[in-house]
This record gives sequence, C-alpha cells and structure tokens, in this order.
Amino acid sequence: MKILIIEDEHKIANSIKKGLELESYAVDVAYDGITGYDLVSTENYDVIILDLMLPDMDGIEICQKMRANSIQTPILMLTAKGQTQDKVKGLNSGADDYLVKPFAFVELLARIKALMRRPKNNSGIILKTNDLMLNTITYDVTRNGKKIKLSRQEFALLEYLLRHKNTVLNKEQIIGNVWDYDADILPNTIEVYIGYLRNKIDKPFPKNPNLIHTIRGFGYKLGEEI
Amino acid sequence: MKILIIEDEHKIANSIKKGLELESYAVDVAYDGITGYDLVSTENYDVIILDLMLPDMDGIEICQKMRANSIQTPILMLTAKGQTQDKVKGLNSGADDYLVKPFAFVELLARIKALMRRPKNNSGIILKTNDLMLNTITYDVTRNGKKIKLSRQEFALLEYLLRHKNTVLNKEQIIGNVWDYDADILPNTIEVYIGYLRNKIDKPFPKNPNLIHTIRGFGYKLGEEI
DNA sequence: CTAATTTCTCAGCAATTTTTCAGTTTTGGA
DNA sequence: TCCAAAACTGAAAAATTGCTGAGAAATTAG
Repeated sequence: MKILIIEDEHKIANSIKKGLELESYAVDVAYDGITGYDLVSTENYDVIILDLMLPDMDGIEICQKMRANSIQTPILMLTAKGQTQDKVKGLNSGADDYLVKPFAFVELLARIKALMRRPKNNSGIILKTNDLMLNTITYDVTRNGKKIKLSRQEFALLEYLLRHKNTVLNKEQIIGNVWDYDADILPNTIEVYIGYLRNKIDKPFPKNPNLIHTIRGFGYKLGEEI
Repeated sequence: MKILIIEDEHKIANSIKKGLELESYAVDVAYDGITGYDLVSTENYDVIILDLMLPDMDGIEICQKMRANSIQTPILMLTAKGQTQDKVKGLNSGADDYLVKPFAFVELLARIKALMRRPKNNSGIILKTNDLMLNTITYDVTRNGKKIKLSRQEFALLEYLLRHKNTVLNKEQIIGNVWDYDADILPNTIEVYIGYLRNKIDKPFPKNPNLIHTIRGFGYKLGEEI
C-alpha cells in the first residue's frame, strides 16, 4: 500500500505521513507540484493525496495531466475552507474525493480506505512487523524493500504468523490453520517450513534482527523481540 | 451532473438511482425504451445507463437512434453475462462501455466517472498498460502501434486482466469473471489461453518487456514489473 | 454446405513445491 | 556433566503446477 502526499505545507504533509506510516502504509511526500507529478509518473501508488494550492503546478493541473495520461490512481484532493467552488473544479478535473482543511486524521483515514476499496486499485491489506511486509492481494513479500519470493505454502505460513505476530503458536495450531483440513502432515513438516522461511527472511538480512523465534517446547513466534 | 437510467427491472433501476443520488448526482429513471428515448431527446444528460434487454425498444436500438440523431451522450450498457460481447460487438451500436450484470455498485460508479472524465466525442474506453492498448468497444487491441487480432475469448480474458492490471488473479477468479455462468471449464483452459495471449502479445515483441506473468501457485498478473 | 476459425480437452514433459526420512545439533533439567 | 526430548537440516521421494502441441468438438463465415 503506497501513498503519495503532494502538499507544500511541510507541517501538514509530515504529520499526515507520520500518521499513515503508523497505519502501515508506505508514504512518499512531494512538497511541490513538479516533483509530485514526477513521482506519479514513475512510481506506482495506491492513493494520492493532493493539495489544491501548490507552487509550480497546482492540484487541478496535476489531476488533469494524470487522467490525460490514463493514470487511474485514486486522488483525494485537499482544499482550504474558502475554496469551495474550486472543490467542484477539482472533482471535474478527475479527483475521486475531497476533504476540506482542517480535518481530523481519522476522517482522512476513512476516505483513504474508501478509495482503496474501489475496484480499480485493489492492492489489499498489508501485514507487517519491523521491516517485513506482506501484501495479501498482490502476494508481494518484502524485507528492507527487497522482494522475497515465496511458494504458496511458505506464503500461507508467513501470513498466519504475521496475523498473530508476537504470539507463540504451536505446531498443531499451525497445521490446523495453515494447511487444508484434510492435510495429514507430520509436525516435522512445520520445522522444515520454518527453516525455509528463515533462509529467506532472516538469513539474508544478518544486520537486521531475526524475526522468527523458536520457543522450545511451545512453538514459534514471529516478531522483533524474543 | 445528470444521469439517466433506462432499465425495466425496477429493483435494479431504483437501487442504482439511490446509490447515485447519495453520490450527489441528479438521476432520472425510465422503465421502458420509448419513455427512455423520449427523455434522451428532450433532456440533457451527462451519462446514460442503458439496459440491453428492454420492452418496446431495446438498448441497441436506442443507441443507434441516438447516434443517428447525433446525440453524443456517453452510454454505459448493462448486459447479462451470456448476451455480452457478441451482441454489443456485432451490432456495434455506439455504446461507450458496458458492464456485465450482476455488478458491484462501486464498479458502476467507477465506470460512470471514467465516462465523465473522458474527452467528449471519441467512443470507447481505452485500457492500457505499457504500450499495450485495448479499446473496450471497438475491440481494437494494439501493442507498439501494431494491431493485434484476438478471438472473442482471448479478448475477454485480456480485458479482464487489463481491468485488474498489477493484480494477481487466480484461475478460479478468471473462470468466474471471464467465462459464462454455466461454462464448465478445466483450469487448464486458462493455461492454454494464457499461452495464446503470450503468443500474440509478448512473443512478437521481444524487445519490449513481457506483460503477462505467472505467479506460480497463485495465478497470473498483467503488468510491467514482475 | 463447406471451410476456416475458435474453443476446449488431453497427454506428456519439465520445473517447482511439498513432504518424508534419517542423521545431527541444540537445549534444559536431573 | 550428561541425557533425552525437541528442533534443525540436507537430501531425496512424491506430488503438484504450469506449459505445450495435437486434435476433437463447436461455432462462424462465406
């Protein structure tokens, strides 16, 4: 889930960025229109938060240019209180929603989530711990920004561990929840798969903390602290 | 923003109307073709949502009559699954996009917005990724400017992949969304068709990046990056 | 009606993934 | 310190997945 903020007021931009990162989104910021449009055309975002008033190139212009180049990314337009009529202009230029400043962060979050739910961009839920991220729809798994290729079963296991991060899970639980109900698996299979995941997730990143931990006699735990 | 719905199933018509009014559109409804065409020729709409099967005068007839009288309002055609491509295509009546019933409301909304955004007067929605382009109404497909001839089923599959580009789609999803309700297809058929598309879209353009990717264990993905 | 095209199935191959197995290492408590 | 249980690991067997050429069946065009 990647979000771009194009907003010249640093204070606002940074506070939105912070808030969204806490919600596990990857956030880029551009403080002027030209840089913003540059990013839009080279990167792939799930939502763009776009201020109406900008130096160089204003929000409406960016919007129109994007749509003209058939970049379909949903746009949430930010407008100041007075600029009501501009609002309409904004929506005509191709924005998908707008929000009047000042706004509550939860409101922004709700709008963003609504935009993400729309059919065009279905990038799904991102699960993460530390710098490990897993996208449940695109099946992308990355650590430290590097893409990791997992098999289907490895992915399923990692997803389960991530959904219950910082919790100790025993082998029976894992078998029951990750494998098909009719699967007939030895507990050793779990050990093998944990080994596979370690080889792909922990070993290649020796500078970063290990994320997969064995709790002898009880099971396994995914998370930063032991 | 004024929208006209021409649809004889009252339930569907009214639920669309309600949804669109919540989105602040002005909505008129006609439950049969004659009333519908009457409204079209006296009022001024921004988009017309038109059911294919209607009492009196069916959707195609209305379409053709409108275009014959140079009414250029964008038309979004609603079709049931079986009727879809052939009829609309064969009669090439002048609709700008179509949507297969049953559909999610957000999907309808997205299409309407796309139609409104589109510069007037050129019909057909164009989907694209990289240098591959597909016109949903004229059925033109080109890569690198070169025309590509696809069969009906190949086209339907490519359109689906393109509408969900950069998303991993598994075989069940593809079968459910591209083939008719009652189609009874082996998953291998998808593999075969993916092969056909690769032969026409990727293989003849070895200098350009491959666009069709297999994500083993998960499905297929259309897009530039892997 | 016939020929061409398209749709779909099938069988065999190659690659990858899943699972088991057997031997080794680690661990925590007596 | 030593032991037995638990966990780890490399290798190989078993199973699955995806790709492809060939061709049968269905549809469409002339």
